[in-house]
Amino acid sequence: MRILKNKILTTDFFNQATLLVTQKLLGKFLVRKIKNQTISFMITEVEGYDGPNDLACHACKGKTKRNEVMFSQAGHFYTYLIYGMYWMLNIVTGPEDYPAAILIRGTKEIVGPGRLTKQLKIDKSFNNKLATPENNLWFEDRGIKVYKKNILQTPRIGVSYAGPIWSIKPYRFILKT
DNA sequence: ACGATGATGAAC
DNA sequence: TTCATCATCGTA
Repeated sequence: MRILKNKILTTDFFNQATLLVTQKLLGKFLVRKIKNQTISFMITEVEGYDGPNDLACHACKGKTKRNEVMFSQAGHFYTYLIYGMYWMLNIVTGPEDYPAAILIRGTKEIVGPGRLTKQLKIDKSFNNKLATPENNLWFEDRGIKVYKKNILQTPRIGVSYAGPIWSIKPYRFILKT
């Protein structure tokens, strides 16, 4: 009998074309360790924010203190506060100096980006941290095969400010369950 | 349908 | 220094 080892996703995985990684994240697991409890969630909803030309991407107007982590090496977390209440969890993708990231919007267990971070106790302390077990928050491939026919592709949520072209780009991917 | 609630960045 | 804007959610 073959023993499948859960593979931790590192910089190599995230340092690929953002939209490719975005789709590949479906069916992967977000793992969170709090004290001695380790809990994991299967990712089912994500959105890609891809580079300086993407007007929905926070970094499209250049580097600022808030978004500077998007320009760093792939595999870092980008967290920020929205609506004065909710932390958004993103994972940086692509090569250094190319600002891109993926917003984790939902899992099989918890749907909604704000709910997810609330329940997993994710806040600004994760910003700029690498996705590793040492930082108590990371991603794993557990060998789940995702078929294209089970992926739903739609425009991103809440980005009407990005204009007629970029607000309707179908960069949101949902895994049908 | 709307209010909560505060960081951000751009205008002044 | 002020102000509109937000990658949302829970309560109606």
